[in-house]
Amino acid sequence: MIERTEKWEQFMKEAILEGVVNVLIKEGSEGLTMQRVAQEAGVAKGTLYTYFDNKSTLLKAVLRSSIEPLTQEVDKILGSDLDPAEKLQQIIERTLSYFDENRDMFRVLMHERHKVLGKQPRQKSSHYQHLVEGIASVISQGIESGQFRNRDPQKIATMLVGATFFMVHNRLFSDNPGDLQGDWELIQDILFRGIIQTAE
Amino acid sequence: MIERTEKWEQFMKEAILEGVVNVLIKEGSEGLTMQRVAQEAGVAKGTLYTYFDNKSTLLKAVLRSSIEPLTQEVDKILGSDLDPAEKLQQIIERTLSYFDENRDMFRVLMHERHKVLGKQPRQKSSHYQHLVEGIASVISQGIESGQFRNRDPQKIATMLVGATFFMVHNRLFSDNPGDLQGDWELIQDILFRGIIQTAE
Amino acid sequence: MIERTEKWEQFMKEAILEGVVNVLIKEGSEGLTMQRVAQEAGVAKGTLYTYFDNKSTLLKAVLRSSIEPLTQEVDKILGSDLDPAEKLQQIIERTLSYFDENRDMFRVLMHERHKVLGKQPRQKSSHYQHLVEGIASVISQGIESGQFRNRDPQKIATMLVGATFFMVHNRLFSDNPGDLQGDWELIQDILFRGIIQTAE
Amino acid sequence: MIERTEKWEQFMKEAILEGVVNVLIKEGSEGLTMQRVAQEAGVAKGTLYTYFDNKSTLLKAVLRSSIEPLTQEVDKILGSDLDPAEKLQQIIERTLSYFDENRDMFRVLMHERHKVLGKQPRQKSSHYQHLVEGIASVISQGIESGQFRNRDPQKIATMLVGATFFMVHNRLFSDNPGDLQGDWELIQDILFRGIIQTAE
DNA sequence: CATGAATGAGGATTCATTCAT
DNA sequence: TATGAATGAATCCTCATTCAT
Repeated sequence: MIERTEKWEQFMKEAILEGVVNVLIKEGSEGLTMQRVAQEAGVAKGTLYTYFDNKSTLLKAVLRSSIEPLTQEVDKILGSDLDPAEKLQQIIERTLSYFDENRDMFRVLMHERHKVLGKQPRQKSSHYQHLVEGIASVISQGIESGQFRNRDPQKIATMLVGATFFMVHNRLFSDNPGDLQGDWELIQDILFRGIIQTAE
Repeated sequence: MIERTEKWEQFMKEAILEGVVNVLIKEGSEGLTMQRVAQEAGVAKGTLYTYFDNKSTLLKAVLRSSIEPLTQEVDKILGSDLDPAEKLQQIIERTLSYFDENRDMFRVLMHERHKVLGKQPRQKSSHYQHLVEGIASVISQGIESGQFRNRDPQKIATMLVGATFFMVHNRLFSDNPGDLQGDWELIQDILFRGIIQTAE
Repeated sequence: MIERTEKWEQFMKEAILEGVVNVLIKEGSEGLTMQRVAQEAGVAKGTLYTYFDNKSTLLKAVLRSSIEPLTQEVDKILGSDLDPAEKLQQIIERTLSYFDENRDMFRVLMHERHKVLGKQPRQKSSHYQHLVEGIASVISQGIESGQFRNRDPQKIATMLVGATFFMVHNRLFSDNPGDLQGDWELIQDILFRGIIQTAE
Repeated sequence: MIERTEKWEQFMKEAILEGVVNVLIKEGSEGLTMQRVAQEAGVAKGTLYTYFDNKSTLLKAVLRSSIEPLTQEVDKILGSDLDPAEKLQQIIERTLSYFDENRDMFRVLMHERHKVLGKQPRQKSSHYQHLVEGIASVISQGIESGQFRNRDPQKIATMLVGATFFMVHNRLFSDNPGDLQGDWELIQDILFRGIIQTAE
C-alpha cells in the first residue's frame, strides 16, 4: 500500500516536473506560471501544491532532476580506478553526450536557469561546483603522478569545465551540431596538447 | 540647441542605466522595478519612459552599455597588425581585466543576465557571439601561418572563450580573486601548450 | 445496533468539536482550517463532512455546545422558586464560574466568535438573547413584588448582563483573575445598591 | 502644492475608508475584499495600495477612524474640572449619542470588529482600554472625595463600561431604539443608586 | 519635459469541498 | 464509513505603463 502510494507520488512529481519543462520549451520562462504548469501536467493548479511546497521548490526540483543523472555518472567515473587522463576523457565524453541526449530540455534550461533560480544565496549550481571539484582532484592526481604539468588544479579544472560547457552550449544551439565524438576528442586534444604547433 | 538637447538625452540615459545597475547591485533582479530604478536614478517613474520605450528596452540597453567598451577594445586588438598569438594574449588579458575593473556590476549582471533579458529570439549575447567570431578568425590566421595546429577555428574559439569566461566568473565570485596576470598567463599557457607533460 | 451507531456518532461529533476548540486555542481563528481540525481530531479531512455538512455548520455547533451547559443551568435557576434577588445572585455566580471553569476555551471563543460565525442573519448569540430575556422576567417579578425599583426590565437586564459579561471578559484575559466570589459579590453590590455613597 | 497633495491624500484615504464601511454594510465582513472596497470607493484595486500598505493596515485605519472622535471627546471630559459624578454622566451621555449618530457604521463594525482585526496581539480595542482606565481614575477621585462607595475602581469601571456598551448595542440593533436621554439617565440611575428598592 | 497617482492585468497561494477507492 | 488526493474558485498583492497636470 505504502509502496503504491510512494510510487504514485513519484509518478505525479515527475509528471509535474515534465510539465515545467514543457512549459519552458513552449513558452520560455516568461510563461512559466503555476497555472500553465498545471495545465501542461494535466492537473489542477492546486494539485501542484500537493507535491511541491511552492514555485521555488518546484523549480529547484526541476533543475536538480535534470542534472542528477549526469552527476551520478560523473561520480562513478571519479570513483573508478582509471588513469587520470582517462577519467577526464570519460567525463568530457559523458557530459557532452548527456546534454546531447537531453537536448530539448537543456536548450531551455540553459537559458532559463537563472530566471528559474530565484534569489538564492549566491551559489553556483551545485552540479557545476561538484564537477569542478571532482576534476580538480583528478588533475591533482595527474600532477602527482607526473602525468600532468604542475599548475593550479582548481583553475585548470575551471578552464576545462568552461571549455566543455561552452562546447555543450554550442552543440545545444547549433542547428547542426555535428559529430559528437569529434567534439570531445577536440576538447581533449586541445586541452591536453595545447593549440600551438610544436616541432615534433 | 539640438546639440544641447542630445547631450542632455545622453546624460539622462546614462543616469538611468546607472540607476538600473545600482538597483541590481543593491537588490538583485528580484527588486528591479521601474519604481526602484527611477528612485535610484533620481527621477520620476514616468521619466524613464521618456528615454526608454519600456522595461525590456531599458534592460537591453544596460547590457549593451555594460559590455560595449570591452567589445570596442577587442575590436581594436582584432584590427591591429599583431601576431595571432599576441592578439589572443591581449584579448584574454583585456577581457580579464575589464571584468575585474567592473567587478561589482558584473557580479550582478552575470547572475541576472538571463532574468534581465526576457524572451528574446534565442541569440547569444551579441558580445559573446562577436568575440567568438573574432577569435575564430585570429585562429584561422594562426593556422594559415602555421603557428597554430590545424583544428576547427570556430570550435577552438568557443573553447577559448569558455575557458576565459569561466575564469572571469571564478574571479568575480571569489572573495580573493588573486593575481590577475597569473590567471591570464595560465589560460594562455594551458590553451597554448596543453596540460600534458611533454618530454622536453 | 442503532443505539450503538448513535453513540458513535455522538462520540465522533464531540471529538471533532473538541478538535475545533483545540485548533482555536493553538492557532487562533486564522489557522482554523478543516485540514487542521481533522488533524487535531485525529480523523481525515473527509470524515468531518460525514458528521457536519460544512464548515459553517461545524462552527455553529461549536458555539452551541460551548454555551449549552450554562444555558441549562441558568434555565434551572430561572425555573426555580427562588426569590428574584436570589435568582439574580445565582445566575451571576454561575455565569462567572462557568467561564472560569472553561477559561481556555472562552479566551479563544470570546475573541473569535465573530469570525467563527459567518454571515448569519443578524441575531445576537442565542444564549445572550435567552439570558437577557430570562433576567428581564426575573426583574419584572422583583418589581411586581416591590423588591426592585420600577424601571424598564429589559434594559436593566441588558445592563446587568453587560456588566457581568465585561467582568467575565476581564477575568478571562487577566493574568491573575483573583477571587471569583469577590467579583460576583461586587456585581451584586453595585447593581443592587449603586455606586453612590448614601447617608445611612 | 504640498498643501494640495496632503489634502488630496486625506480625501482619498477617507473615500477608501468609507468604501470599506459601505462594503461592510452591504455585504458584511465575508464580502470584504480589496476588489470590492475599490469598487465601492470608486477607484482601482491598485489605488488602495497607494494609500494603505495592505488590507490589515486599511482595516485598522477603519477602526481607528471610527472611534477616534469619541476618544477625543471623552478625553476632553476626563481632563475637565467637573465633579466625578458629572464626568461619568457626560461620558455616558456622549458615548450613547456618538454611537447613535453613527448608527449605520457601528451596526456593522460592532459585529465585524473581530473579523476585521486579524490576529493581532491580544489587546482589547484601545478605545475600550482607554475608556476603562479613564473612568477608573474618575471613580478613584470620587472615592477619595467620599462621593462614591469604596470599591475597586478598575472593576467598577469595567462594569460601568460593560453596562453602557450593552445599552449601546441594544440601541444599535433595536428597530426602535427610543429615547436617548431616557437610556443614559437609566444607566446613571441604576449604576449610581442600584436596583434595589430602598426605604426612603 | 517631468511628475507620480491611477490603473488593472496577472500571478502565487489557500482551502472548503468532492468523490473514487 | 473513512480516507486524502484532486479540484478550482477566490483573494491578496505587484508592477509595468499611461496620462492629466
